[in-house]
Amino acid sequence: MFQEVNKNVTRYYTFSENELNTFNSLLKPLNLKKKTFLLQAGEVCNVEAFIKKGCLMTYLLNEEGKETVLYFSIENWWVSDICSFNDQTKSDFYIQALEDSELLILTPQTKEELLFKVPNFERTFRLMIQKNLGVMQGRLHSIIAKSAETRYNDFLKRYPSIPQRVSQHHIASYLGVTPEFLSKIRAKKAK
Amino acid sequence: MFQEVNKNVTRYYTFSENELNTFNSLLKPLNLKKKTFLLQAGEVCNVEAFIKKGCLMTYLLNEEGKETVLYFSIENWWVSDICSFNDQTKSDFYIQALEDSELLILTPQTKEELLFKVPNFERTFRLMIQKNLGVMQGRLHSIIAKSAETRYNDFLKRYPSIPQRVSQHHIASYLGVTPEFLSKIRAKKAK
DNA sequence: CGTCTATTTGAATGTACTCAAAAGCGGTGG
DNA sequence: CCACCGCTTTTGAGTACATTCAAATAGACG
Repeated sequence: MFQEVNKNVTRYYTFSENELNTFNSLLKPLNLKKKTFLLQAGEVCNVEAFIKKGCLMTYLLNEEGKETVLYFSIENWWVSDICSFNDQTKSDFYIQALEDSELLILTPQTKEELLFKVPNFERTFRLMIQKNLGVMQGRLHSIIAKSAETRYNDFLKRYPSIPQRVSQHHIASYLGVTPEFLSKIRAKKAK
Repeated sequence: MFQEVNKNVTRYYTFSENELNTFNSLLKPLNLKKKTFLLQAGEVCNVEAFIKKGCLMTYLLNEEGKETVLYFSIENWWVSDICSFNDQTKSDFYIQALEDSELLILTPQTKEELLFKVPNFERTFRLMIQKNLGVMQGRLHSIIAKSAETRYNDFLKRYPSIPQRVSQHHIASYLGVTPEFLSKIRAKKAK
């Protein structure tokens, strides 16, 4: 049940068995059916979720209804709108299951309790966000400095399992191009 | 000397006078002349710097020498390559002073000492990075979903003091357009 | 005042978008 | 088992936003 999540948090700091037990006792399982939402824009995000199984995406809609995918999240990643979660402000994000998914969640209450009982988790969460920030810096660079074709190739190399699980429509949005144009990039690669 | 930085860290948690004294005793002043570097690509980032006065930019160069500005940083902000700092890995970034700047810096050693002596700083650093992540998410969204003209207007609204201090060349790079095209956007606005 | 750099302007070009239609693909029911 | 439906992906033509390159102009600094 908790094997994967324990392995995940132990990447940053070696917790004792006792500390891990405390951690595990505060996690709640949550199953999400495909196409259902973990969070919708306008709501406050009340979960920080570890993905045991499944695949989700985090996206926003602008005024004209155009979708922008910020993240795909799969097994052994965490997913949340951490800003909304932390400040208890309304989120701009939609977090939607792309497959039936099994999550383990923390709420603001259980997270506080965890940090109180095992203060070293504070560092773990900091390091997790730091990694995430590094990823976002890389994405911003790639979208500013690289062509759509290069971004697509980099994406395939970095996340080879995602394209098999996610529609091209969503990948295009993640890359910041239209589905039609992504299709043309693929056609060009094929020959 | 420490008034601004103490106000800055107190936004997230109310430290005691004692704790702030410990914090201040670990900060080292560093003055940077305009155009000099706090960090260059290939080096390990050994500073987390609070800006008392001045203006810096963080950018990367790609293979062809094209510059991408990730951040402008001014008074009362922190600047660092936090990933390089934390993992002690080589950075891809250049951090350069755009004006003569007065910084207060933490090193990996003094930061560890601070976290050891005042563990509540762990949370403060986490929240600072969280805010930063929120900013980056917003930028990624705007560059994917909005036109260059809109991005420029949003930038002016959000950071009205920056354009007066920074060349258009750099602003263009921050917005992800060429300097020539930014100039055309400005010409269009003017009439 | 002259030099160096930053900004503007213009023309030609390219990358990516829009809209429309066709083709492909997976699931469902007869 | 295959025919049909709905959804995703592909293809194509026309267009728009942004880039490149070159040259002119403006501004900053010694």
